[in-house]
Amino acid sequence: MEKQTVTIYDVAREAGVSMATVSRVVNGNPNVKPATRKKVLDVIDRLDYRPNAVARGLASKKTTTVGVIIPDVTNIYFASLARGIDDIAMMYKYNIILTNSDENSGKEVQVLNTLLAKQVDGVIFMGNNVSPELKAEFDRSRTPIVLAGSVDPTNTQPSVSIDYKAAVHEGVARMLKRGYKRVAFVSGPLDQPINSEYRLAGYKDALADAGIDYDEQLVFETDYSYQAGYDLQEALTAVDATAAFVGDDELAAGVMNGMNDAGISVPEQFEILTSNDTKLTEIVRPKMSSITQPLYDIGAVAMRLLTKLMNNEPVENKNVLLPYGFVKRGSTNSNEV
Amino acid sequence: MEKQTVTIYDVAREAGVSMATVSRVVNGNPNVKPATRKKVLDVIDRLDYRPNAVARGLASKKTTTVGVIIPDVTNIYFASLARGIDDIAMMYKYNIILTNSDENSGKEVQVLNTLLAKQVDGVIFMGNNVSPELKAEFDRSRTPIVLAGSVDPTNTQPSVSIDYKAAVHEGVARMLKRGYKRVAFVSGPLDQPINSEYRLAGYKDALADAGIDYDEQLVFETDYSYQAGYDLQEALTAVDATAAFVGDDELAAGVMNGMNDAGISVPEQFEILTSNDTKLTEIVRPKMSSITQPLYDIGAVAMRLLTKLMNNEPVENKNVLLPYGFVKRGSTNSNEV
DNA sequence: GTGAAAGCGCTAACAG
DNA sequence: CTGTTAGCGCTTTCAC
Repeated sequence: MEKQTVTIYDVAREAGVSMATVSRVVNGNPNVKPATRKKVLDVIDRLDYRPNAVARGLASKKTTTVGVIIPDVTNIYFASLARGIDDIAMMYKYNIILTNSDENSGKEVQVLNTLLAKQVDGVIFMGNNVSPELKAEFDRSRTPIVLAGSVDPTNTQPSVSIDYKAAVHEGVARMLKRGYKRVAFVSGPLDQPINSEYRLAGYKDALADAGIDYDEQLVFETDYSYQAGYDLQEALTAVDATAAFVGDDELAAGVMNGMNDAGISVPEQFEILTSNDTKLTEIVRPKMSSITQPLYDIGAVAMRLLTKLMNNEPVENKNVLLPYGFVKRGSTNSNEV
Repeated sequence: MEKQTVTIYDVAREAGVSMATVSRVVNGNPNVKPATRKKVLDVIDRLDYRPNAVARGLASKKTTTVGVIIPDVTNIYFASLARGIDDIAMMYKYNIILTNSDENSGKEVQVLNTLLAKQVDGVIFMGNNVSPELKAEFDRSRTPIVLAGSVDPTNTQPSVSIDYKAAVHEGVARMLKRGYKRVAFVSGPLDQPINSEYRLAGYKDALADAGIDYDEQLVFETDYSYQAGYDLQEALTAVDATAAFVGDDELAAGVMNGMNDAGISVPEQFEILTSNDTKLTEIVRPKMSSITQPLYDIGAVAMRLLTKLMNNEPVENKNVLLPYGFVKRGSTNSNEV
C-alpha cells in the first residue's frame, strides 16, 4: 500500500536545499528568498510532492480535522446543520470526520473516544441527550467540544442553538389565542431535555398564560419517524385534539398525512405547527407552518465558534442563541401565523 | 493544546515492560504472556491511556479512515448512501472523512487531494460527472477509490450502482404501454453521463421499442432542486406532455406539486414516475411511483468493496450492479405500476 | 515471550 | 535567509 512515495527529503535533495527550507515554503513561511522558493516550488511540482498530513499532525500536534457526531445524516434537520459545519470547516481548512450515533449513549461515548484517539482538533456534537457518562468524557477532554442544535441543560458546554423554550411558548400561544383549546404536544422522547425541559416547558408556559389547565392526555411522546406521526391520528382524535405542536418536521408530516388520510382535514379541522422549517415543510401538501430557525447557520456558527476555541481566541459568549421566527403556511388557519 | 498526555512510554515504565510489549497488547498480538498482558492492561486502564492514532498511522502507514466525497449531504438520496457507507465503515473499524463537493469538478479534485494528503486508506466517490482531471487523479492514485451510486462510462473504476439505463428503459416502457404517448424526460444536467448516457438512453430505447419517434421537445434538463421541478409546469403543458419520467425525487416532487397547484391533477391528468424511492416518495401526496433501488445497500456494498480493495483481497467483480425494481404508488394510474 | 533500536515524514527550535 | 538537530508516539524487524 504505497500511498506516498516522494517525501520532503526528496524535494530537498532535488532542489539542493535543506528539508527545513522545503518545509518553510510548504507552510508559507515568509523567510525564504523568492528565488529559492521558486526553485523548491518547481521541484515540488515536478515530483508531484504532497505533504504527508499524518506526519505533519504528529510533529505539530494539529490534525486540521474535527470530529462531528450526528444522530443520523439521513435526517434532513441534522444534515442541514452538517452542511453548515462542513462549509465553514472547509473555509478554515479543516476536514470533518462524520459519525452517526443514533443518539445511542454508548455509541456516542465510544465514538467520541475514537475521535479523540485520532487527535481531532475539536468536535461538534449533535444529539439531544448528553448522558452523564458522555458529560464526564466532555469534562475530561482537553479538546474543545461544541454542541450544535442541541442543548445541555447544565449549559456547561459551548453551544449554538435557538431558544427552544421561548419558540414553543410563542408558537403555542399563537394557536391558543386563535381559539384552539385542545392543542396537543407531540415530540420525540421526553427523556431528551430538549423535549422535556425546553419544548414541553414552553408548551406549559403558553397554557398557563392562557389560563388553560395542562392536560397530560394531550402530550404524545414518540420517536422521530414519519410513520410514528402517521400512526398518531387515532390517539389524537380520541382525545379531541384540535391542533398540535410537533417537535420535528418529518414527524409533523406524518401527523398531517395521517389526519388527512383519515378524513380530518388540515388545517380546517386540525392545525399543525412544526418546528424545524426544513425543506420538507414546503414539499408536503398543505405546506406546514413552522417555527423557523437558521439551520445552516447553526452548524456554521458552531463550527466558527469551534475554530476560535481551537485557536484559544477569546470568546465572549460560549452559549450562543440564534434568532428564531415563524412562517405561516397551509397547516394553520390564521393570517397571523 | 495538550490533547494527549500519557504515551506508550508511560505505560511501559509503569508496567515495568518495554514499549514493544505494550504495543503488542494494544494490538492484540498473541505473543504476550497472559500475566504481563493483564499487568499492562491494568496500567492502561489506570492511566487512561489512549493510543495516538496519528503516530500509529505514521508508523504503520494505515490510518483506518476513508474519505467520502459527496455532492451534498443535504440531498436525501446521497445521505442515504452515506449512512450505508458509515455503518459498514464503522463495522470494519474505519472512520469517514466526509466532504461536500457540490458536483464541482475543481472542488472534487482539490478535495480528493487533501484526502490523499491525509493518507486515507481509501475513498468513496459519489458524483455524476467524473471530469477528465478527476479521472487523471483517480488513475494516478495508488489508493483504492470506488464509485457509489455513480457511474463512469469508462467503467474503469470500481463501482456500485444499479443499471440505470435498463431501469429507465423498463419504467418508461410501462408508461408507454399504458397509452401515454407524450412521456417527458426530466432530469438533471445532461452533461452528467448518468443522465445522458444512461437515463436518456434508456428513455430512447423505450421509445424505439414502442415505435414512437423521439421528440427533443419532451426532454427537460434542469438542476436537481425542488423549485426547478415546480417551475417546469408551464413548459410541460406547453408541449402537451401527459406523463413524465423524472431523474430525482426532490425534482419529481416539484414537478408534481407544480402540476397539481396549476390544476393539472396527478395522476389523473399527468403521470409521474420518479427514480430513487427515497422517503420523500411516501411523504408527498399523492405518493410517488418510483424505480426502487437499495440506497443504503449501495453505500454499504461500496464500502465493503473498498475494504476488500484496501486489504488486497481478491475481488471477483469490480463493477457491481445491485437489483432495481418498481413500486406503484399514487402518481401513476395503472395497477401494474 | 520480551526488549532494543531504527525509523515513519514532518515541524520547530536553535544556530549561523 | 538557511541548515542542523531533535523529537512527535508508535510499529516493526531483529536479537536474545
